[in-house]
Amino acid sequence: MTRTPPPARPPGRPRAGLDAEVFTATLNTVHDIGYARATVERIAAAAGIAKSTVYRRWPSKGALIVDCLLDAFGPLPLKGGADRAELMSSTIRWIAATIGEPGVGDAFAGVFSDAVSDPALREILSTRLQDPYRLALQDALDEPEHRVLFFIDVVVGTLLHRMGMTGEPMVDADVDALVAMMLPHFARDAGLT
Amino acid sequence: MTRTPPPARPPGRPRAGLDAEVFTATLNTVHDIGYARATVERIAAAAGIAKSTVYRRWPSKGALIVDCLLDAFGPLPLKGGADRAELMSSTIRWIAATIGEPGVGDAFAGVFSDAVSDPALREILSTRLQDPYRLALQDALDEPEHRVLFFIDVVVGTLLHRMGMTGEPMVDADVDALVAMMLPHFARDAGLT
DNA sequence: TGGTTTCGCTACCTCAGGTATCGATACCTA
DNA sequence: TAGGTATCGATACCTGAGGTAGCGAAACCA
Repeated sequence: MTRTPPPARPPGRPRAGLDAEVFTATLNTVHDIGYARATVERIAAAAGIAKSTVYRRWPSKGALIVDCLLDAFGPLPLKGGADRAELMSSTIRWIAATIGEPGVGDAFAGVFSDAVSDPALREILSTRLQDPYRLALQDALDEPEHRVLFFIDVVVGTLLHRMGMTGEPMVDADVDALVAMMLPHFARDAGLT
Repeated sequence: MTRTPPPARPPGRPRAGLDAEVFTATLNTVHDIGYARATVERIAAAAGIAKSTVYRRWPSKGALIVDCLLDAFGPLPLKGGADRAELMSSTIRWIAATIGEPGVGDAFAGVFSDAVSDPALREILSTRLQDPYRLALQDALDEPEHRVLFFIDVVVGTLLHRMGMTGEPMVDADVDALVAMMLPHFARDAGLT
């Protein structure tokens, strides 16, 4: 096999490593001027590329934001040797901390809002963003799908509601309260649904 | 005093009882075609009035939706003789049931989404919609402001997240789980923040 | 009956998402 | 080194929604 692997890189000009720069430009722009005013044209300008280039790489603004969020969150951080309670607690704090990073919370709340009346975007959000973390949590916590979905609804919903109503991420004391409220409900030895 | 009270009704053509019809048309339109496609022009057409009439009565689409939600929710239902747990439980179920009414959840999620990147609308949402219920709850539950705000974040955030991600209101079984999770945390005899 | 106010209609403006085209440019391969 | 290929940048354009302005008509009150 002297040939390069078939699906390695398509011929022609390779896509430069621009995605990372676009993600950075997206979060910066959203953080600076808010989600609605962060138009694709402005994001492209901040990244030093053309608007048409953005639409060549992502089918819509929502898809760009979702990929941007995937990049910001990265894989679910799983510490070895942690019990269920520690795992849930660290997961909640990880989500809260990431949403608190500049631009991330605004972008998340914004794309979530758009998805409310855009079924196609809702599909993207559900499939590309929520499902991977949901599956990882089902596995890590050994919980059925509906309980993990409920877990995500409570954590993400609460954090986004605070972000949306106040414009600021939830403070640590309230994240502590969220953890304190949720852990007993999901404890293995407690009466559950 | 044979004169009518001064601020009773201004002279000229009185505003007919159109608000209620507009609210109905708004919820119907949002329920039928979703929040984003429910343009002011379509809502006005459904109500049988002109778009300019809507903008004479409400300064923006968001303000219309907020008033519409206020009309849909009405005053916080307070049963006499209920203890704290019953009060919290019935409040959670009342919010869930109202959000589950046709159009209400979509309208709520939609206007909330718009508010994320519109500080003026966020102010309207916070002042006209959240504050009255927050104050009523502070009084009824005898809780400080920050804990009632946390309560609202969890309840409304969770319900809207489910609505936004699935397009359907939360089923009763999950509302039950929400109540079961929250009551112990807010119980008077438990360790609290 | 006349004054006051609101209504309906229409035309218009701004701006954002998204599409199409075309010449320029960078990469890969022969 | 030369040529083919695919991407990029720039620009112009379309659609649709929020919101504004102006004017004549209709309804209400005195």
